[in-house]
Amino acid sequence: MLHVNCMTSNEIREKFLKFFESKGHKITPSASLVPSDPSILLTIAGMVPFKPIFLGQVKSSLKRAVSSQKCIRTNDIENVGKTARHHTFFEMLGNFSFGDYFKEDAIKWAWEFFTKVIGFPEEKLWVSIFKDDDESYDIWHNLIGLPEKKIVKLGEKDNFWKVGPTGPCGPCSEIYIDLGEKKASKEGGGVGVDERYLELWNLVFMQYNREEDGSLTPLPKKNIDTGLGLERIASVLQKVDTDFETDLFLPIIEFVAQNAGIKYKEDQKKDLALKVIADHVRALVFMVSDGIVPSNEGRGYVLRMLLRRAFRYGKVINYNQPFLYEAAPLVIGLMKEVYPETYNEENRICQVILAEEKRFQETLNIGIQLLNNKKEELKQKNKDKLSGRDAFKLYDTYGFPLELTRDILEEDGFGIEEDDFKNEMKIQRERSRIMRLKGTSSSKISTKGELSIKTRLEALKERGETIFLGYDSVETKCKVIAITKDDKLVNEAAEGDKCEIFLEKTPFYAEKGGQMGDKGVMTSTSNNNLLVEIFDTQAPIEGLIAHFAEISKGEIKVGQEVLARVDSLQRKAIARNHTATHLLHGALRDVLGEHVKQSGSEVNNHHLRFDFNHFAPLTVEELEKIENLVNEKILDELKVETKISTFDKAKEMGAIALFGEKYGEQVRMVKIGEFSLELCGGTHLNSTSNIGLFKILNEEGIGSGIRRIEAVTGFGALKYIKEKEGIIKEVSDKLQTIPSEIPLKINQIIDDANHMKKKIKIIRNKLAHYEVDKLLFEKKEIKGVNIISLKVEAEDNNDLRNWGDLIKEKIKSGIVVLGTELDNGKVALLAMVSDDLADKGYNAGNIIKDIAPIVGGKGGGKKTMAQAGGSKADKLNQALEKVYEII
RNA sequence: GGGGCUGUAGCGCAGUCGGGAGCGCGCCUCCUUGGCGUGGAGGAGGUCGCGGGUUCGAUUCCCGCCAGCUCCA
Repeated sequence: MLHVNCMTSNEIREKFLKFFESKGHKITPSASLVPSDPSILLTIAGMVPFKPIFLGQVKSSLKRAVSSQKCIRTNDIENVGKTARHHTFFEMLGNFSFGDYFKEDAIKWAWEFFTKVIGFPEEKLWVSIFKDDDESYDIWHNLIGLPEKKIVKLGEKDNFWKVGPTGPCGPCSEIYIDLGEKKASKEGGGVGVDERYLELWNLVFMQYNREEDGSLTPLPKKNIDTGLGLERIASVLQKVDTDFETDLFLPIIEFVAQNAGIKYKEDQKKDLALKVIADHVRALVFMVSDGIVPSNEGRGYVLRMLLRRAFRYGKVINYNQPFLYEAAPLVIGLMKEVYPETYNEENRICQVILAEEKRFQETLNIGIQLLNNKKEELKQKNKDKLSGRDAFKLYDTYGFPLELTRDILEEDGFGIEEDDFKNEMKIQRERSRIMRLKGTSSSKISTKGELSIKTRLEALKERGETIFLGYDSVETKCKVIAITKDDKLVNEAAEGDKCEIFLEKTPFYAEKGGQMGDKGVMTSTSNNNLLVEIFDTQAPIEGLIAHFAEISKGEIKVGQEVLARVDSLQRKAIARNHTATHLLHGALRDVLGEHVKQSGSEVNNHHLRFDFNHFAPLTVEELEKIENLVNEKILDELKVETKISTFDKAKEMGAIALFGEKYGEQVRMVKIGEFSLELCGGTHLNSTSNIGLFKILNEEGIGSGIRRIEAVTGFGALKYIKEKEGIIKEVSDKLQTIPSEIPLKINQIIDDANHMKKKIKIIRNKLAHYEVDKLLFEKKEIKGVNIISLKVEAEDNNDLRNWGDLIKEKIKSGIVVLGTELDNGKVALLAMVSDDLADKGYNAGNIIKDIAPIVGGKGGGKKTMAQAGGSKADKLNQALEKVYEII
């Protein structure tokens, strides 16, 4: 028995965060399950949101952080419910140091938290360290005073942490709790082997960088990353055998059991189902609340798989109807204090889950039908096993689970060729794996030229970043600090030269965040002898602004003062599109839901393009709603304000953040009334009213789950409308009507045309009846077979066939060959043979093949009917004569 | 990212070897009936997902795209 108080999981989480806050850590709320790092599917560990800081990809003033992070892992999904501690969704408590404190404090505080705050008896705690990490041993042994036998040395596999073959890595140290002899496995063994010692907390000491050649070099800034699984420690503190009996899971299990009319712990099979369902429902709720929706790929696929797995386990406890959506509110109730994002979206979460449950039922129904057909086949063919291929096709193409296939077949005593199935599965996996390897092999290598100029620019940046003044002004006097031409630093550039100019400060906006770079001019402040056209502005290195220039007049020198003037008309046009982009983003979230997130955008003076994630094409109604809402906000004359703040504060205020979380950094927010708040570095209008008009041009899919909207504003919208007006005018002029009457007139014309077509058809038919009688006089009889081979006036193949039908009907038994000249100068031929003659061996296809070459064509068909085309109209009669010869 | 399947009338679906676009339900008109339903007769409704290619000729074969379902990663 452990001498500790029974603590709720909420208390444990709270104590952990508060403890490390008291040690100077900043409590950072759990990041989304959708990581900002596009290379990973889901947040799988507590350190994932901090990865950019650990890897030095973003600068951050944050030194210490503590979090309780939502995580999803599915690699051991088969074990979930079968073991005490495997989960798909779990919470990871962790404290982090970014180049601040290291091993000593990390170990000291972990020990203090366990022994003082949690109250674990010291004698129950064991630790493991990496075998070569003497430092850690020293701290555990001498500073903490842990006896030698309780410090277990483990190898690289267990206690050396790394992200990949190269990059940051380091040893770790784990803390275990001795659960007592009762829990000891038969095989025995010590820490790291025997279940008796439960691994609770992993302390990672990130201190090396693994180089390409495999060697380890010490990191200049050493980091700490720790992970303590909440479910585990809760199970220990609540003195229960498995995580599923903690207050995190048990209420869910009991709820589901009660609804199913069963009791937990009465039937092992049913308990497994209850555990799996409880686990998966937690994952479903959190994934959906973070904006993931079921789909056939990526994280949406993971979500779908979890839901379908849970649904299938529902069958074990007699659920055949959707039920998971009913358990979701309970999960939300348990978690809403800590993760308000679940509570805020309760309705949507339940809807998404229910919809997917229904969809899966559909899939199952189709599969059952197909399988029943297969069963009939087996019976007829006297077989007792379904082929692996068929079972696989059912699974692969129709998503029908193998276990269900097995169950349904068993009802009638059939089996499956399991080995074949496994083989098909293996092939499928191989194929994916190979394609994956192919896809990642190509990577761009920068040329040496680029590198050298880049290093020089680095050096330039050391002297100071370019100060950007463009938020407030479009014109400034400033000093030229560098010029590059043909990738070389130069001191001056003369008339006709193309070069890049660097200034101390500039009003020119460099392309960033999808907004295009400014255009404009530079002139001399002292005389009229200089004119430089700036046709683009870019930031080759973060913080350094390059003006892409062409010298129209005079020469420009390093050190010279110039007047830099942005093309303000263009700037304004860009701003209209950029501010409109923010309104569009807001409107999309309003109309489609909070799951909509920007996944790219392009803003220039002509139009705006906005990419976002959404599961389905937008309906006409949705697009209209969105367009209307944006225009409503324009007419509301909303004030556009910018604010500089910290990332945390911005997040608190509900700002939409996009890429790379930069904790503690200064960020710029763009606020549009109460409608939109986004982190953004772009240039904007002062009031939405300046946008004028917002018009959506186009909506399309550009990838899995990603949609694109293109739109125009201001003069762009005007231009668009004028174009449309022009088209309308042209049409109405042609139709000799006014624009509002166009639809009516068009309908009339179409109706008339259809009517006439039908009339013509009828008239032609009537006419044909009379004509046919005349044609029958041309009938010849050869070898007792009625033959008619004639040229007729027919419009197309269809018409020709009608002629043929009529003649054939009249002569009952015989051969009919018809030819006609088409409008385009080509000829069409038709041959028909009555059924009785076809049975005797006459073949329309052969006849047509014989005569078609005469008119320079080819053809073919069936025994009773064949068609051909040709180009030599003058030979048509000759071809028709030939028919009489070949019979 | 890769594979399999699907896209044909309002809905559910057939369509063989490349050569007349069909079935069921629904809809409209008439008859049957006191009325509804039922039964009978007749009728309307189609860019065969879109765009290329091959072919004398493509719903059918090939390529690309779009949309949906599904499996693998």
